[in-house]
Amino acid sequence: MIRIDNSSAVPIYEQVKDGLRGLVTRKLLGPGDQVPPIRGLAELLVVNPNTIARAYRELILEGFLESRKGEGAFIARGAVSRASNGMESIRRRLVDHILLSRRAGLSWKDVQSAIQEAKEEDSNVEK
Amino acid sequence: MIRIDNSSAVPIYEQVKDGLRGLVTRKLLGPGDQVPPIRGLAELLVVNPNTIARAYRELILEGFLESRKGEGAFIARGAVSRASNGMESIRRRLVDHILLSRRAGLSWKDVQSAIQEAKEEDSNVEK
Amino acid sequence: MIRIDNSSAVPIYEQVKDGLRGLVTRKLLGPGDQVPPIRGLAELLVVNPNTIARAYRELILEGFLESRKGEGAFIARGAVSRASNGMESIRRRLVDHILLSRRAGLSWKDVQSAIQEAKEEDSNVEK
Amino acid sequence: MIRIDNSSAVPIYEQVKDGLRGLVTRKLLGPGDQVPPIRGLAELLVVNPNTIARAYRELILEGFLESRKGEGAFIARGAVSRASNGMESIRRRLVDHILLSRRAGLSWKDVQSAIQEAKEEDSNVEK
DNA sequence: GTGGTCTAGACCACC
DNA sequence: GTGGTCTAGACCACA
Repeated sequence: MIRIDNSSAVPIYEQVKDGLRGLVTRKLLGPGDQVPPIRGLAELLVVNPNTIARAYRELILEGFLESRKGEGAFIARGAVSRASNGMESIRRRLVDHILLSRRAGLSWKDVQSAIQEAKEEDSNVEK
Repeated sequence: MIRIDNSSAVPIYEQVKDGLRGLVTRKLLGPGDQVPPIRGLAELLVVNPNTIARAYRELILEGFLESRKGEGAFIARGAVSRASNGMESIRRRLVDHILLSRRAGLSWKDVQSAIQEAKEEDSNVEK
Repeated sequence: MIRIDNSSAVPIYEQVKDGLRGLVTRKLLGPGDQVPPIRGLAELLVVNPNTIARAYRELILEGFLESRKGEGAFIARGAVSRASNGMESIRRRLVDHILLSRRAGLSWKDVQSAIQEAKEEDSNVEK
Repeated sequence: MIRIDNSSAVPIYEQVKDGLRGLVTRKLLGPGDQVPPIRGLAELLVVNPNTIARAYRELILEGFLESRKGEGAFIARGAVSRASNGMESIRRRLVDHILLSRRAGLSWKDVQSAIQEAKEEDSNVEK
């Protein structure tokens, strides 16, 4: 459900947070649904459990997740709106990345070609 | 000629490297041309000389620059093709970032709006 | 395991790089093995941590080491062949130095006596 | 008559000094003979005149060369014995280089093969 | 705890 | 003047 890019500059715990938010905005998960246990998800994504724990911790602080002792973690009631707030920060990160690439000499044509390439690769992975 | 974003997650020395590569791809600098002295560029960009020295050092290891002790640093012969290779990897990094954002739930419309926003901010900084 | 000559013209960070490569060619370290933490090795060799960090950084750029943030640095998969390539370039450097000495008028007899002297000093330092 | 290796770790001015000493030990030049003017030699070896000037200056301080105003520089009377003293420092430099290579993991077998290779290349260039 | 970045400032070598 | 190395010490990110 969530894919991790180890070689990305974006920290893994952020990718995990983004991934969970994505599942909610894409309606694959909703308020009240249980998210995988830390250890299970860590095993699934082949990352350190501490990394998952950090992602969950921050999502809980943010009010996106709720943890119930002894039961696990669940999507919180206000998660849908909070997820779209999260989307905004993801968008902003992309804007910054584009600006940096520009500063490094990338032309707008290159930027457009990058989007085209991403679209093609994206549809390839579609299920 | 080179702009630095101190608050970026991308290290300053990488921004300097990208900036120099950009000057070559934009034909503002070519093989044999001398690049600014370390201390001068450091003063210009208001960063520590060590940081510039590191950028130059890595560009030398990469074969993009050549340095002659006591004379200065110069764009190497093979720099043009290396620079375009570098551009390609910057483009590729952007593709990956877009895919990551998509997986996190960002819509293509959001991606387009991000580009639009970047374009606006980019022209603001232009002098 | 690694010996450093502070008074040598060869920079310390190069000696550290050579030393690590040597440990691999001598099979004392292999792919996947963890190398000492930067600060630990710095203390051991009585040099500044930055100097060790630079050696590690360049070995990473070279593909000889891999680092995982918060975990440590490890010998990379392709390290063995890269190490022997490195040995080859060290050997080549020695050939060039000998030729240089010859051009400067050193006789082959002098060259042999130099090796003899090196052998003696080498065994003196051995523990 | 003198060959320069730009990529060597040995500074160019030292190579020039060594080269001149070599010409004397090989009896191609003797006391009273004039050495080339700084500018001419610099042009011949394609190096900065300052570099040649430094080599000559140090050889004069050492008593190996003598300069006569308006005439040029000449091999000094005591040059032959001083040249062999110089040979000793060249030999010592070689010993140090071998020790460093050893420390970097080079085996004695590799050292011997390096000498063999140097011998072959040396005879190729012989006139 | 790990590695990574940056600053500040000193010292050396070469031209 | 140029680049190159090293130290000292601070701060951040990640596990």
